[in-house]
Amino acid sequence: MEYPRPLTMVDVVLFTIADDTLSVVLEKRANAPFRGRFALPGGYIHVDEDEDAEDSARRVLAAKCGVSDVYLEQLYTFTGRARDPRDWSVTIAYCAVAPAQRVPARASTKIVPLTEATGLPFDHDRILARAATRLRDKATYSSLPGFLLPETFTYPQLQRVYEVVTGEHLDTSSFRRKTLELRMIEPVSSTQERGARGRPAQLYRLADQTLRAYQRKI
Amino acid sequence: MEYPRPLTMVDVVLFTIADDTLSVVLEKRANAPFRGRFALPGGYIHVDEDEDAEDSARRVLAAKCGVSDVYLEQLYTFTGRARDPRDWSVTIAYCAVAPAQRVPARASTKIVPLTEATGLPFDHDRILARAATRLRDKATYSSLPGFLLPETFTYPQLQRVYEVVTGEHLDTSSFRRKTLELRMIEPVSSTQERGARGRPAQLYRLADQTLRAYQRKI
DNA sequence: TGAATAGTGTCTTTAAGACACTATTCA
DNA sequence: TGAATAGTGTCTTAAAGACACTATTCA
Repeated sequence: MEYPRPLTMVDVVLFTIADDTLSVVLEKRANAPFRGRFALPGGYIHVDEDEDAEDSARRVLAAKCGVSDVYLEQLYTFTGRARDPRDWSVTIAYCAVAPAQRVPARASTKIVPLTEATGLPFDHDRILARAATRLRDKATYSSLPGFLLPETFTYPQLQRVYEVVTGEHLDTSSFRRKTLELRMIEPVSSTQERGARGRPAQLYRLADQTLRAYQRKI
Repeated sequence: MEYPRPLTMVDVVLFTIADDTLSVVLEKRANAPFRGRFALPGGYIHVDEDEDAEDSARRVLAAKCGVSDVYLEQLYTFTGRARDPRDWSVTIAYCAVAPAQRVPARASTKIVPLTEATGLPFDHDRILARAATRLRDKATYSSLPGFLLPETFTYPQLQRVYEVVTGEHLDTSSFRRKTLELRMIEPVSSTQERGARGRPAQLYRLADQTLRAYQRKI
């Protein structure tokens, strides 16, 4: 026996760092409901062209934000009768992370500081809050914030990104010790940054395109 | 513009401990596909009666396993064209944890050791694997395994549950120190277990019906 | 040389692990 | 009293934090 099927969508929380501030990409809605309002980029699952929902999320990210090949992980699935005025709905939310350079400027999108992304339509405030918690949480035990940086970066840049995401000051020495222990980054051979004031820094890249995380024991 | 909607379901991985072994509840499928085979308990979302998908999961758990008021958390959403022969499908998987006493014996269900729950239909092996990873992971930094025990329990029982879930031997002294630090349990006033050999143990209960977890810092 | 930023060494503090010890019950 | 199980104290080891120090560049 079959049942009426709920609306099924994906929504993406795309984080980036703009002006040293943790920010999120919003999209101006082209359709009802909430036409003209800014919301999380999202869209229907296209069963004819998407192999799975992660495919849908990547398609949405490419179509609506011009962003591809970024770190993407499933966040949570938000469901219920009340969250969308059209119908009982399911949205599979994804969390994406990209360096600002990879997010093109577009008329239909804007990059806003996380703290200013409130009052969004649907339950997007809740989705965003959960995504922010996930990101901050993973910043304390994984390499996730590293995906906010371009291909190569310096240690001070990496540390700064962790500080921006967690909102806390980190000690240089301890930070290096722990990232070394995780082996999350590797030096890019014999390349240094030049031209700035002070001693030029060694460049690094992420050791892995997947996440590195600590294990904790009870 | 609307798109054809995928099939939308929930599946539940219900963990329990039977004979000192981490086990999972399977249900004999009453309908096609895979009629007669054992699989994870699951079912369609009923948009007319369920407020949200967690509601659906609790309804499924009550209807198919006779289990209610248990710890339940969303695990992951499995999607795609290939995972169900009927259609492009979405299943929101939940992870549930209950003491064996609360899982009634039924003709249509069976409790099997986790290690023997393989070769399940659909992608249920994958779902189960992810659930097991989640449970074992949370056993290292949260009170989750505590929900495998009845209302009140002793310290040795609690430690045993953690050992069964993680598969590792734990030191009594360290275990007590850490659970104290988390403040996850509290003594039940002036009640002791009696009758067994040896010194009777103090009874405890979980301090909280929600999860308690450590924070680690990078 | 000194301002600026990068990077290291080391002492202190805190948490984890190991393990021997004491405590309370029953037969 | 001794077997059995519950529960504690304490020494050792490892990880985290704090912070002063050295290093390399440019003007």
